[in-house]
Amino acid sequence: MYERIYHAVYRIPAGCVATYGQIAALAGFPRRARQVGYALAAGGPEDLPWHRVVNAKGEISRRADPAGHEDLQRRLLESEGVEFSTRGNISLQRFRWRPQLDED
DNA sequence: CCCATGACTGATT
DNA sequence: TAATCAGCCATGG
Repeated sequence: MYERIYHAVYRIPAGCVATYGQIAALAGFPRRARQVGYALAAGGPEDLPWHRVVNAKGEISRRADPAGHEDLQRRLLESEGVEFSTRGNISLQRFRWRPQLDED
């Protein structure tokens, strides 16, 4: 079940980000953005690039865990070349991943 | 099976 | 532009 979602996340190239809804659609679930978040929260593979998944506003979503993972995700993205604006969000218009037809 | 919750989204106000 | 509201549905009690 989550496998499908994880697979979609793996397809996100470094230096780009995708929204939950985008992942959901990519995985074949048009309206299940929440389930995507749920799947990530469930904890997938250790090498899962979950940090490339952000909400529709290009911000890092808050999780139940109050830990500083929010900052971690940001740093991971920055190390991949993703820039954050002063307000702390990503310019989806520039960094959102546009699935190419030759992806698979 | 019914009820509440949640890494969300899009339309309204 | 920011805050609210209503859908969405898998998961767990």
